[in-house]
Amino acid sequence: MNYSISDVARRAGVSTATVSRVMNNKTNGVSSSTRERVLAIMEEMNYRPSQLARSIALNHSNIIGVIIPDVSNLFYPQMLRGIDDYLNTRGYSMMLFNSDSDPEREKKQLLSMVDNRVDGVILCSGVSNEAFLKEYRTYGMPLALIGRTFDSAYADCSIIGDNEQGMYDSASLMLSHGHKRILYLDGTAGAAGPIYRLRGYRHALQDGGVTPDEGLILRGEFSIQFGYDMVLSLLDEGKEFTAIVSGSDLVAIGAIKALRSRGIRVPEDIEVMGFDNIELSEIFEPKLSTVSKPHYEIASQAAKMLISTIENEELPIRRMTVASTLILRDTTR
Amino acid sequence: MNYSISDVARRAGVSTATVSRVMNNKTNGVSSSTRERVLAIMEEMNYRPSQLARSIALNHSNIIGVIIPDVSNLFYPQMLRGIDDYLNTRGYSMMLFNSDSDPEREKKQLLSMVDNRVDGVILCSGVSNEAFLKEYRTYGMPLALIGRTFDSAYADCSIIGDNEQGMYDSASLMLSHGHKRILYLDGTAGAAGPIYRLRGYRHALQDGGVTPDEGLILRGEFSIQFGYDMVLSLLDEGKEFTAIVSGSDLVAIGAIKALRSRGIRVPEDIEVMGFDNIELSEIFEPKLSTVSKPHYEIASQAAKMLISTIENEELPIRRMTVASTLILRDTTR
DNA sequence: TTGAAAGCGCTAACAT
DNA sequence: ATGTTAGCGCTTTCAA
Repeated sequence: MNYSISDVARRAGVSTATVSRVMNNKTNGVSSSTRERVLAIMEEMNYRPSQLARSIALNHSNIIGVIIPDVSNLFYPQMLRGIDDYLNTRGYSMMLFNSDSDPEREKKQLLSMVDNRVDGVILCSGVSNEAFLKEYRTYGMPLALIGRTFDSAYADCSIIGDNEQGMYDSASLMLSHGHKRILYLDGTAGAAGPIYRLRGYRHALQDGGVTPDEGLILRGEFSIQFGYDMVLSLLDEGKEFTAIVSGSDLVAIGAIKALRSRGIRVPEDIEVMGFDNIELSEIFEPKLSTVSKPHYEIASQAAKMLISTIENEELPIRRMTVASTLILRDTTR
Repeated sequence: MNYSISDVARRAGVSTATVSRVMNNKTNGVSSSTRERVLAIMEEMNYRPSQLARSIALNHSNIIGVIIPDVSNLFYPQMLRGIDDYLNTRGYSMMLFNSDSDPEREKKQLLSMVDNRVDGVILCSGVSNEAFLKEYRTYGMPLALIGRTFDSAYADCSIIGDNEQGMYDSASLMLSHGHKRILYLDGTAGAAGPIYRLRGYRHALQDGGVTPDEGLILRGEFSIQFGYDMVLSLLDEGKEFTAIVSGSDLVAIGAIKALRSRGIRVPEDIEVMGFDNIELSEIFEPKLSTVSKPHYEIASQAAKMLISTIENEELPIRRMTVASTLILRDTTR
């Protein structure tokens, strides 16, 4: 169904070398008359050169593999967009994998990337897998990491939003508003984000001279339900707190729903800060105050660094952590 | 950096044919002793066979190309997940492209799919491009369409959520609640969805014996802002309506925000129905009543039909339209 | 300016 | 059971 270069060559009465030269716009080595002719024939035959064959001959595919936990979740789509947009400017395409944060799947997908001879991979996932990443280096596959610093030693470049500083700022804001009993609510305890954020929380409290109440530090899942349930049970226990800093907008929204169900006003009675600045945070009412990490930019920056290392360009910085910024809306005073 | 089959063969003291047989688990033709040995060597060398080379030799790549308007938008992520999950069960991977609903980009991407010799493509986008799709057939690329019936003649299979029936049901519900003046609010007029939905709206009104007021039929964009602006200006004009059926949850949410800003209660004063059942519709307060199209299932079904045609399996149905269902929550009585 | 031919990493038909 | 070899669709060196 698909013509090959030799079909074109035969029909044009030239060699495949000449056809190759023509389709790759080699300036010299082809008279303009034969170039015209070959071009016309390619057009007429609807000839499309096989990238597979080119990839194998040139030893690069112009394809980048991307592994994320789950496309249908939160801000990954924005990141994908950031990656794809940059890739387009450089003539690369994207192969996409969902790992579901499963280390075994992630491992298989990483290997599948070398099987497919992609030019590099962007790994964006909260699961560690340090041992395997180390081993992965032996395949010589260019690797960029997003959102994970723990194993960045085994990658060519990495970038991460500053969770620690973001949460530090969030908690500091609450302290500056006079709060002493600040509830900390975050997702999965083992994940990278929560680890750094909790660190920021503790730091802020310490710098503010307040001793953290360990009973006010809760981690569970990144879901509305979790925030809702936790706040309700805390309320039932009679646990006191006057502010909430959350490591997730979803959790914060769950918390607000719980508070309201008990007639507690936000922000008058309790102030709430989310984290991530997901789209929903601006649509929800009251509009959620939150901490923003520039997902799109982070991801496209990762793509940029990766392509730079692939194409052996100057790459002065290969580890970046980009600052989070506070977005104050209606759930804080 | 990557070993080839001949490296392995040499090191194992066998021919490449034998190595090939081993790695493809050909049961016959290899003694278990040499199989063991070759396997051990492959392991030891960390050998990964090139899928590129396999693809070119076997004339199929096990890769499916997917074109959507924009990953970072609405329900496309869910669809991608539906596609990817099915693809995984069949051993295929996915190449992803964002078309931004630009016919020119879509065209280039479609061609790029043949350049990359993917085994098939799933096109999911509201832009027509009928002329080109027809031409595209000449490349013999298996094609599945999602959400577009207009050009389904030029595809191997297609699937679409029933917009017309969904909106018919939505408007009918309002009529059954006694409403006569029902505002119709939808996105881009030219897109496939709005065309069918408007048809459903008109049908419902006709069947209900009410003559539509053309001034109550508004189309613009799929955004919160649009819904907000339209309702506000209608209110300012003093235009009367007692219910809103929208072709988009986002637009419906914008409408509700506008109503509330004027002290109009939902659903007591005005009832509102959205469309699409995006995640947000359940989180927003009041929870949005809406029409649900099963995006995930539609997409995975599309993948299934495509793979079936690729693998020459029995495929009794190649055109499906799946029913939309009403989800009644808090913005309707 | 053009072509012949080897090479890229695999598979498969045909021999042995 | 195993090897030889042609072939898949390109690129590129070398020669003409």
